[in-house]
Amino acid sequence: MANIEAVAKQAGVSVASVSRVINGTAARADTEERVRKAIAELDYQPNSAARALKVRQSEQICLSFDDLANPAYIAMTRGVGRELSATKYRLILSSAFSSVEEIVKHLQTMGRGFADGLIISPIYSDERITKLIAALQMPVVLVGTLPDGLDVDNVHVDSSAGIAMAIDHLIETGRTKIGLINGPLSTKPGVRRNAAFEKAIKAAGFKFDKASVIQANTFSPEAGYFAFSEIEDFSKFDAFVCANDQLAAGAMKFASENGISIPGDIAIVGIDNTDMASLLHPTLTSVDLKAEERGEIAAQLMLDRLANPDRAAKRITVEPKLVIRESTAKK
Amino acid sequence: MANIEAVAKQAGVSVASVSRVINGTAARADTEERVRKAIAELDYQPNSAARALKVRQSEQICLSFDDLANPAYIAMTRGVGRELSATKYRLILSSAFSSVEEIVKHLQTMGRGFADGLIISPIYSDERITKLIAALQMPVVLVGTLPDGLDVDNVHVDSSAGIAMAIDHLIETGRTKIGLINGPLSTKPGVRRNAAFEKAIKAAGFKFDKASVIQANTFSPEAGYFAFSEIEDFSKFDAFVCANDQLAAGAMKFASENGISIPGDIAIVGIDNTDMASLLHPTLTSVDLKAEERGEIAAQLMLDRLANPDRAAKRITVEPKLVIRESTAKK
DNA sequence: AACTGAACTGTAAACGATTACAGTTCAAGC
DNA sequence: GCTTGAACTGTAATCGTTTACAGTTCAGTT
Repeated sequence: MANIEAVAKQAGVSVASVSRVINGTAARADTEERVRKAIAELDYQPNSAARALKVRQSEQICLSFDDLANPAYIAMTRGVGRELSATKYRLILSSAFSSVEEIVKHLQTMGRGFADGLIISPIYSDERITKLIAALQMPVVLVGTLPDGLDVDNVHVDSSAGIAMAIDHLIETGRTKIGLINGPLSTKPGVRRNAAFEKAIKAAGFKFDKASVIQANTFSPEAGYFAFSEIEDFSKFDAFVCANDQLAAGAMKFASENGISIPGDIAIVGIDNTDMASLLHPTLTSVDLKAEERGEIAAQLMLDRLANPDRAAKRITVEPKLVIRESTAKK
Repeated sequence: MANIEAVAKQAGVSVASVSRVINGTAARADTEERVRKAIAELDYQPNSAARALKVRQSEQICLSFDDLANPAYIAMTRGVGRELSATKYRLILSSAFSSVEEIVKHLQTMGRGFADGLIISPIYSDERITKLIAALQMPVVLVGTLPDGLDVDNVHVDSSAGIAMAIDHLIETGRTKIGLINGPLSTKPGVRRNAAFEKAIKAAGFKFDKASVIQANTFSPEAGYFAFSEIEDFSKFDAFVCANDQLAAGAMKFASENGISIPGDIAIVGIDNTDMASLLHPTLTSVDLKAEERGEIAAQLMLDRLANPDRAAKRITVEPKLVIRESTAKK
């Protein structure tokens, strides 16, 4: 592999001139031409590591989240990827963290300088994670709820408002016995959805009954199916909000297999408005939490921050949107 | 940020000793202890770029494909990610290539040495891409059909066999008028599926009619929906193979909206066996092309090749599997 | 105690770029 | 032609590691 010295020799100039041509600093026309010719002849590509070492920039941005099986994170990745693709930055993906320890280990390696910035969407809430993020000597954009005491750029969606929209919509369409199929309480979204549900139910003038919340142990369709299968008496409910579309899809599958009509007997609202929502039968009403948009915004914040390291941290809130489909039609 | 020299000073040893402790070369117990203590005290993390420059390894593997919206590639990414997560290698994701030019540009940057290997699954078939891959001075694993003249590690699924399985199954269940909803012919999978379909139809003793193939212009649900909406006379068909589950889902949606019974009037087979297949209504029979497994194998091949650079290129073929569900039940 | 070889350690030269600084070239104005 | 300052160029130091090589330490033999 040719290095800058070989190019310099080939072009009959110094390495400094080659570097300057590459980096767009002023050079005489004939110098530039000779350098470009030499680069082409030798098929030269500047070495990333050497450049990174010298200028202390890797031109890489790391995106970290916990679950590559969750369509919402995929959508986020798409948003980040699209935004980054027009820039010099490469995208490093870190995911499939199965435990807090793994995340901690990953965060500790950030000090090696292989990334210029970190976009992270932590699903687990843990003091150690917060501390490590706070100590990081690099730009961080956090997607999700900002933990107390962390002052980094943040993109956040008001999922409580989303759940409230869902519940208001259910009530408007005549539902009165609304349940929640929630994801695991060991996760931040799980905890938040519980709280938001209770609040929204009360705000609508209903009384909140703990028994109306069913905990699934993952955010998967299987968990949704299982959650529905555990319900003994469906007459206690006429609607469910599900913590994501996957859970909703699983629940709907159980319903269709067991003669429970949707929306006839039970209305269903999903969350995330994934591609699947409009393909299910009946099509699924879902709260769009704008994962892809949040990914785009996160990447923009990161690029902005890299260009402007001293600005104050920004918090951007994205508004959820209820997309009404067949699964919540009036009885 | 502390560097190795600071650690050496703190520990009262030379930088060489620090390096040796980090890299596990022999050191006296007390030396090792002092170095570890100093590392902990200074919160030292070795600089990736400096190491990469010296040892000529980035500890990064690049995964490239064209469409982050396609669940099959997501599954592949999951497979690669899982396999890599236990190693020292980081995963770089390059995707959302909208044109051959973009891929070419991307491949040209590979010479910079930011990745130790490339796992690539090109959807477009183009001479330039093949040439650039062949010229690459690094391990390459190609996922998909290996172009002529390229001698790199390869993971490949016999999708023709998959389509044949689908057609045999349809015939066994009494279908005789089978169509294909294909993806764009500008892509490799599109071309291959056409050929495989024609071959399988003939092999089954039917005569092949060009009119039975409908070209969609993307692999999306919308395209599947549109393809079905363009069919003038559904009585000409009693079954469709769709080039992926997304197309199938879109087609089924059109069917359900227009009183076409599946599987009553038309049987449907998807391809890829994505998560969605078991959630649709009716559940979708689909040919599992084992995208996640192919990703895993690709990563294994890469790791193996990095450990053993001189071995001959391997070709691994994965067998597709037909997963039968409701959408192809007998009339 | 001296010898020996193994085991460890330190010095210094790389790796391939960028860039401060000093030196050179060049065009314009007299 | 000389001066001048701007524009360009080259030399060499530097980024933070790894590692060859030479030097040192040390335990075990004699």
